[in-house]
Amino acid sequence: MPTIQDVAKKAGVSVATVSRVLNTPSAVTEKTRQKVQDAMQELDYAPSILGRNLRNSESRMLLVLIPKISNPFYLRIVEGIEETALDHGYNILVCQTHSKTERESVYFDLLKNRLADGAITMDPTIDKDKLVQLARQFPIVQCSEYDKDKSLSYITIDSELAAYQMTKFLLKQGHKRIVLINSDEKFLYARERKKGFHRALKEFEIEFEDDWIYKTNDVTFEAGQQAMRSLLSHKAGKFTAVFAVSDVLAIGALKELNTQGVHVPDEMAIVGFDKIDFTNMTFPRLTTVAQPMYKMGSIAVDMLIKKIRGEEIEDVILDHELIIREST
Amino acid sequence: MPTIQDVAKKAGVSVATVSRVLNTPSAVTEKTRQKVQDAMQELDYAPSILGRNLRNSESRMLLVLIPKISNPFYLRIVEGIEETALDHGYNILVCQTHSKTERESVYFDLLKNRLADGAITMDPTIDKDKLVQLARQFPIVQCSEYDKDKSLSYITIDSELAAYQMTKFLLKQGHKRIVLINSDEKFLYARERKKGFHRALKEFEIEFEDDWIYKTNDVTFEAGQQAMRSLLSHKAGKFTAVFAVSDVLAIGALKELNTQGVHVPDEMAIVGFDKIDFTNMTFPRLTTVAQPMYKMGSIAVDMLIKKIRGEEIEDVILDHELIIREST
DNA sequence: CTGAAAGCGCTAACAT
DNA sequence: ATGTTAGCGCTTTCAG
Repeated sequence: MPTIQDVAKKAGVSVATVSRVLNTPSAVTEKTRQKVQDAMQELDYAPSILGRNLRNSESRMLLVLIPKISNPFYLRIVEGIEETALDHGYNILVCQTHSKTERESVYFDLLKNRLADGAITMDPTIDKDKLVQLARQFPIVQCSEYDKDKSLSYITIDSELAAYQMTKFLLKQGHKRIVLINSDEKFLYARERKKGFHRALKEFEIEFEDDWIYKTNDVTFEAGQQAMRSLLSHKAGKFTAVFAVSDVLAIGALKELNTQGVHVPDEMAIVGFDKIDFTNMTFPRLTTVAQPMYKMGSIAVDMLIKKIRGEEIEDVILDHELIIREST
Repeated sequence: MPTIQDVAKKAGVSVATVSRVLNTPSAVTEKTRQKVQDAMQELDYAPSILGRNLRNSESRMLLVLIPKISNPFYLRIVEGIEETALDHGYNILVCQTHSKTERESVYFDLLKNRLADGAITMDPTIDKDKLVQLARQFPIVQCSEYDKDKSLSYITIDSELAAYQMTKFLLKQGHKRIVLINSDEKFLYARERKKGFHRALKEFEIEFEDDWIYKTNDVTFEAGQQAMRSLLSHKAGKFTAVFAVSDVLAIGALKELNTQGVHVPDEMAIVGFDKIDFTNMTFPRLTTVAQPMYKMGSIAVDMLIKKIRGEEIEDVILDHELIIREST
């Protein structure tokens, strides 16, 4: 592989000049530029990012931490991140934490190792203090899931409000017994959505018991299916609507309803959250809360890059939208 | 951020010694090792991968080229790649080519730029000659999709055989009119699966016409749905089974059957290919061909790393499996 | 077992 | 406008 030295020699100029045609072409005569470019062409030269990175002490790499890539919700965000990062000349390192602190720590180390210039995290399972401390040293933006700490930046939606509105929608449809299929409450969004759910019930003066909430361990189709199976066997006939805090769970639950021959929406209404692509492919199509996932990823990158450049940034709360379809 | 110099100074040793405790601890006295490690601890030192990479002229990064990450098939392969790469101390750069040659070229340049030590490609849209030439310079492994060229390595399954077996299964079930929903034939797998499909029909002496094949432009749910919509409006009643060359297409098609009230499998049988997780969540569950996606990704990494080390490798063809479920 | 020093490929003062 | 040179942080001979 040819180096900048080889090019310089072949073009009969100094390495500095070669570097200039690469980085500030305007600072070089048309003629010498041509010479250098010809030499590059001939040698099939491509600058070593390794050398450049070391010299500039930057990696032009962004760390993206997600719980699991198989969750389509994160996938769409990652697409937004990738596209925008690319536009800014950054590549991304997508890492799955599996919601484990150890894993997360390992990945955050990539910042210390200068392998990434900043990080977007969607899964702050890590203890808050550690995260705050890390954020003091490195540019970090929290996306979707976040810790409320003034020293931490985030972009998200108002989960509480969205859940409140969706629950209210169900209540207005006449449902009086609504079950919430929630994920682990270590997630802020789980706590927020539960809060919104409660607020709506309270407003409609529906009395409420703890066993109306089913907690899942994983956010997977199977977990949703299992949840519904359990609910149908223990509380059949005692509820007419289900609010799953994630589409993935809702789709699993819907599958179980289909399997057991429970008609949706006549016998049971079901709603999800996120509006992943797949909610359009279920039968019937799923009512859900649309999150602007792509945009969220895209803005997260904008924020992060500003931070890397040392600019000040403000937190962002994006709008959501209720998508009413045939499952209600 | 502290450098190796800082550690050396604090520990009262040379940078070489610090480097040794990092890389060949056995070459250092227990006592000095302890001194150095204490210094590292105190400074919260982490070696700069940038410096190391430049010196070792390696990036410990693997390039992974896929058409679209939103296709769950690739997703699962990527999971296999990630896990295995990590085990070997490599990180991965997942890049979406969107099946465009320009994009692909841009990403392959990352090899020239030393940003990646090798590549796993699942979408050789690039012209073959270019790929062959590239593979002479850099370690490259083709995964799933490939070009048949002795100078190129690949890991895949026998698509032709799988399609043949699946078609035969449908024929044995008594179906005489089977439609193939195929993707763009620029993909080898599309051509291979069509070949297998044909072979089975021939064997059963079923006469065949070109309009039994529906070609989609995208491999998306929507494309599958659109395909079935078109088929039902043009050829309703003229076919009793559908073979989609990808689960994603099959799921879209199944959705349309559900929507139009066509009962599956009584009125129409439908099968897919890949066995993505979601085929378990459709109603009814989809009959499909299981590909060992995770394993494929995992082995692809093993092959690639061997190549990077300069070892010889052989091509691999993994086993597939027919998964018979309720959609047939 | 440890240290001195060269050098990986590049960029950016600084000098001309 | 171009060249010279130092140095980014690390690993690895080569001496001692």
